[in-house]
Amino acid sequence: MEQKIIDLLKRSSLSVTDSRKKILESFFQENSALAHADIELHVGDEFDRVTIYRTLQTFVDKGIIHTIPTPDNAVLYALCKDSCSAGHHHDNHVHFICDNCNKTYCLEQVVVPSIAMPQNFVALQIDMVVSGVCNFCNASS
Amino acid sequence: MEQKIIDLLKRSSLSVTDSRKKILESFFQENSALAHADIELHVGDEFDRVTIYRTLQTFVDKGIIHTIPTPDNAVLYALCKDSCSAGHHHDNHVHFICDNCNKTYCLEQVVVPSIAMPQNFVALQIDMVVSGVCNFCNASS
DNA sequence: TAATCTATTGCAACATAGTTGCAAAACCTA
DNA sequence: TAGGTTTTGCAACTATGTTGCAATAGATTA
Repeated sequence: MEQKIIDLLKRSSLSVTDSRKKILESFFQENSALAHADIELHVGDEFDRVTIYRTLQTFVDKGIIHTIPTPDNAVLYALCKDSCSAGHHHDNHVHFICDNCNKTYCLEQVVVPSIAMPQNFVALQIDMVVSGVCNFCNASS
Repeated sequence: MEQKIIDLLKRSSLSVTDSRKKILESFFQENSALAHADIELHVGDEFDRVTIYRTLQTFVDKGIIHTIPTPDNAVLYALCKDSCSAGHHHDNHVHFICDNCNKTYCLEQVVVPSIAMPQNFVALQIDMVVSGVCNFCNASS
């Protein structure tokens, strides 16, 4: 785990710091998308609020994580697949928010369908966010 | 216009007040989705910031407007079609954000496609936000 | 249309989220 | 391990949104 994280940072030409390691660790441990507040909770008060903001921004810039738009307008972050590179995200998958456990997942296997646009509208990016009940909550009820 | 707005308010069993009329007017004049800041700009300092927040919330509750999730997590509001009723929104259309003029439109004629969900995931609501270049910006370039 | 009741508004104060500049500390390179 | 560079923490600030309460405006009924 430790090594995997260090490799990822080096591959992104980022220096390896405690805060970056700890924050990345949060993403690998939780297998769902995280809000700024979740991360703050996870890393405790070991690091400054500002550091977390800046680290997340750096990760987005380097293509390590991507943001997810949600219907209630909270900012969520999730790990990118390997195919994402700096400044060029390819997160063309559907995002799922569970109304029950409130977790957000990347459904990597569900690709956003293309749609027919009205005359003269050009679609460059499509975000699709589905909410409902996740497999874990369905299974445990 | 004035009468149309008054009718809409009465139909929603809301009392007719200056702020509600002025805010609704903003939506009818601008034919795109509005952020809180846009509205504040439009109505000037005639009304308190708090009044605008509460009025927008009331309109959402009554099914007059709906919120739109955006990739950059700004809260946008747009008029609902007639079929929306209090507490029960039917905005199953695609939303479009123009990267050029930055306006957001409801594409009423483009319905959100249904998608196949992975085993045990249940989809209850789907939000689809497309960004690109709108018809107006395409025509004028 | 005036009296009364109820709903709405404005104010003040507060809460939360996010940003910026700058000095101190940590990291990387050789 | 010495040097330069990057990252961090602190403090202060801006923006955004919320709440309680008294004053005001709208609706209702006589």
